[in-house]
Amino acid sequence: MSDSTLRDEPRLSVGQVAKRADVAVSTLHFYETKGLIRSWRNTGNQRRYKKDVLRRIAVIKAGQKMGISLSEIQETLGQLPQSRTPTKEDWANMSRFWQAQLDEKIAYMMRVREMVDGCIGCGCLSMKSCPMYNPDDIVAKESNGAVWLEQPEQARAAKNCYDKEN
Amino acid sequence: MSDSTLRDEPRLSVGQVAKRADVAVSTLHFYETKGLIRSWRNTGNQRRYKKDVLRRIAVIKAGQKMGISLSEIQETLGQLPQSRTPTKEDWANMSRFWQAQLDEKIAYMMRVREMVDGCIGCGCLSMKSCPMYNPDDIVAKESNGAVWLEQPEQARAAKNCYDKEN
DNA sequence: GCTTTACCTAAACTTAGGTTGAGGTTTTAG
DNA sequence: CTAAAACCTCAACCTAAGTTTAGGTAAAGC
Repeated sequence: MSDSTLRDEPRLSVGQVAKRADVAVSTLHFYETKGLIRSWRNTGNQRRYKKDVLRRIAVIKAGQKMGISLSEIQETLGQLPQSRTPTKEDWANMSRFWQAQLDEKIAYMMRVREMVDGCIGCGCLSMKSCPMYNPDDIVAKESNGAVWLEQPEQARAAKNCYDKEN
Repeated sequence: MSDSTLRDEPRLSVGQVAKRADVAVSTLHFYETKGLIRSWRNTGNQRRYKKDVLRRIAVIKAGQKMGISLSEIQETLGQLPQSRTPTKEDWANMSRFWQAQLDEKIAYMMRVREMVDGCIGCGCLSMKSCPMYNPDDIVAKESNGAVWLEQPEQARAAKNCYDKEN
């Protein structure tokens, strides 16, 4: 069955795929080297694709829109048994997984936004005591880690910018 | 006054700046080639920085946290008269400018999220008719531009994924 | 005064996500 | 049958934001 499927299906050339998926031919070659898509060769050594490559490319593009790197996309796609065409179920799983990352990114940006917002009010970037301006002096001294914005409460703290010296 | 200021101010070496700003020395060299910061040389050709370089680096880092590219940061910093130290006012202006971009990015990601959300429900990525799955067939045929998600209503449209064929 | 540390420049290297070009083969249209 | 269009591989190139390395100079500590 799987063999006859392979034989019977109409195959697409690289140019046709490129056109229908709206990517460059070179991109398809590139994706293939990265193991994101797969092709078979005809007798003249030209690539032939199963139609489901379009689905995979769509998944890749969707992932990229979400800011997911190709290697992460590859991992996710790679979890499908044997480079199978993603089904409705697969897609639902992938999108749920990616959505979590998307949520994180959005949350992160909102924390940044909040922080900037707080700092516009007090103009504290020019002050020694601002946590945004001078993370070293403040963050280090209060020994709460090197990286700002990793935790929501730090963004909230930034709202209380104060202006001790300078 | 400005001249005496230059003479009298204590100057920082590249190592001191690197340590206080928590960046690598090579990064400071790099920023200098990009025109983001500025240095003077001592008699032995070593870099000496005015203390306000720390402010500029803080601004650069803040911008980067917001996902602003160095060249955009450079443009914004470059609008300050003569590489001046950013003041409270300058910072407020910059952050307002960047905040707008941040808002756009957040809005964009929320649109992506909404779209993915809608598409989880219907599993339409596997269908020919899904606008997310097959932007060419849909977007092109309805001639509403090449780029998805640029407009909010497109994300809303994605919620109505339908499943005509396949 | 000597040794170690810090600093200098210039160029090459890194990762991600591709694009471009050269030189050669296959397929398709007339 | 022939010419054009499409395809092939491999290698080099591109941007961003730096880092690393090599070979050499300056400054600081004892």
